[in-house]
Amino acid sequence: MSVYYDTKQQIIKELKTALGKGYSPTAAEVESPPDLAMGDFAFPCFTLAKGLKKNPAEIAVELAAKIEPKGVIKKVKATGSYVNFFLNTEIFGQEILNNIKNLGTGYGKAAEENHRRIMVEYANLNTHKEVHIGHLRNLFVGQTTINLLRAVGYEVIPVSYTNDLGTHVAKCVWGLKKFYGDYELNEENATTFLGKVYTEATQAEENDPKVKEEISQVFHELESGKGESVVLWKKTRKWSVNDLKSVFKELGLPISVWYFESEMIKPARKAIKELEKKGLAVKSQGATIIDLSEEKLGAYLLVKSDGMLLYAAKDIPLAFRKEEEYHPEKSIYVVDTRQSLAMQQLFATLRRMDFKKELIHLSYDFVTLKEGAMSSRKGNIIRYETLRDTLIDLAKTETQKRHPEWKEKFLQKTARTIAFAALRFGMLRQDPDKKIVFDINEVLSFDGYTGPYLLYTYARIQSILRKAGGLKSEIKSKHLVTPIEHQLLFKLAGYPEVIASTAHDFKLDRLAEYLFDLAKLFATFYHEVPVLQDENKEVVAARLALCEAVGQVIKNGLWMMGIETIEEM
RNA sequence: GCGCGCAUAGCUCAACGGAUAGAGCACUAGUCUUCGGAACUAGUGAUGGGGGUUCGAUUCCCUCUGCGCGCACCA
Repeated sequence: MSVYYDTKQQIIKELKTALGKGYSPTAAEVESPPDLAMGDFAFPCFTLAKGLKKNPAEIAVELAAKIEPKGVIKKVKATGSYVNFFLNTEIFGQEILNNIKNLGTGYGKAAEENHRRIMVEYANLNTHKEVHIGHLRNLFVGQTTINLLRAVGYEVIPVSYTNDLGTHVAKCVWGLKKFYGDYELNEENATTFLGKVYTEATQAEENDPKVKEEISQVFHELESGKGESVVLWKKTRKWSVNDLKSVFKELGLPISVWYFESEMIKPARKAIKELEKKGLAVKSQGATIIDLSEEKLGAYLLVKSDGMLLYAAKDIPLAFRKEEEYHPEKSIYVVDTRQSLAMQQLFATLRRMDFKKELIHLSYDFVTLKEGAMSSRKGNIIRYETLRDTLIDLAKTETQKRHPEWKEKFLQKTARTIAFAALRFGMLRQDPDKKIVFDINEVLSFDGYTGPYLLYTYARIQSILRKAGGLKSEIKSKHLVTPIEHQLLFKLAGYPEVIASTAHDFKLDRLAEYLFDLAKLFATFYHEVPVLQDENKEVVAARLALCEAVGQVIKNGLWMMGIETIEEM
């Protein structure tokens, strides 16, 4: 599978032999010491000590004495209560560098597909509203999750469920009819305009209770598909969907299937009728609910007392439609944590309807501002396009300082890549379970733990490779003898395991952290060990091979996060 | 009120129950006849309070305090 994995297995095997039948160590027990000077792998003896009622330090000494170093294991040493294993850098390094070179962009991915199909629903945006930075987290988390699942061998079907017919749309259409004439409607900047109308309508509704009824009227018309509101809806919906699609395209989001909320109205009505027949759905205070108090999930509201369907009602037929069309083994919903209760209610309802497939709510916390939560109702959102353009401008200024001779087109392209790297890395470097307090200054900083830093590391590596001229790299790990080279080799070997574990628990920040650590190590190497200056050509060739490998892994890892690398910046 | 989550350095974040609690930003002092300074080296500086479980707790349990989110007609 990988050098890292194989070596770990070998250590487990040696431990087993030394321990006899009494104890069988697991892969999780073989850990990394805090400092590589202590060893490359460590086995703690505490659990063992408990069973044997002996001092763990004594056990460590005895165990270390029993294991003969051979092959990739160079030395075994007891330190405190740990048995530490030192690897033969030459053998280990040779294997890892060959591995990376042979696999290239495939390094870190599973060798073959496991033929298991997963559906990932994400990018569930609203039409008639603007894309803001909060949505970006959903898009990036979803995209990275899809890439990771594919990397470990799943067949992934990415789907976007677009909300093109909810209360927000009714509000917008009401506002259009009330405040604007046909002549004012324009496809140009449609989303910005529609977003503005939505905010105006919301404010009107708050000031006048009569407006609420009128909006409800519009919603009725839209749901039934008849009346003049429908014409207006169809027209603006098309503009809005086009705008969404162009944003998704710009971000390179993988989406194989599009579902729309408007398609789910009829099936939802049908499903509710059946639920009522079975006694699962009941009337309560004029609304239709599913009583989930047995599961301690309260009341799941499907239909409002004015007869209009709620978002939740349409999720039910959607689940069945996905099953019918794609029969995935499991379904992942990438949805904001604030909807946790609603997701649990949906899952509980589906289970009551004998829906058997595994359902997972991949939740992430939301993006907020220092002043408080963003909301398009309040109109205090930071739009995606605004942030993007600010970032590109900054990246352009910075790049121009360094390369005044570059042509405009190339400059622009480079600046875009840097800007998107900053944006994506900024959103993905944090544990998805934690709220992001968005700070524009932090995102605009290209120093330290950022996307541009990683791009910079990559560009530097490419620069060295270019300067090497005719000198070709050659994998000869016997020339990679300094401690920092050893650390780099070991770090490179750990990459496949990072991919595998991240694809398993979706703690996406671990991938970002790994890449940054790798880049930091490379920076140390860069300053301590001159690559091209060494007199021995073989040493230079070996170091070039190490540079290539680091570049490859950075490229592969960033690709997972949707970040492109560049040769110069 | 009930439920879920969070609390680590001045700020933003790390740490499968394990060895000396790590980074980035900011600040201070350095590195430079530079394989690209969007860099590197070093310094200052932290686990909200109180109990408990454990050989060992930032991590698990209880409790207090503070904050966020959700809890019937928004999504």
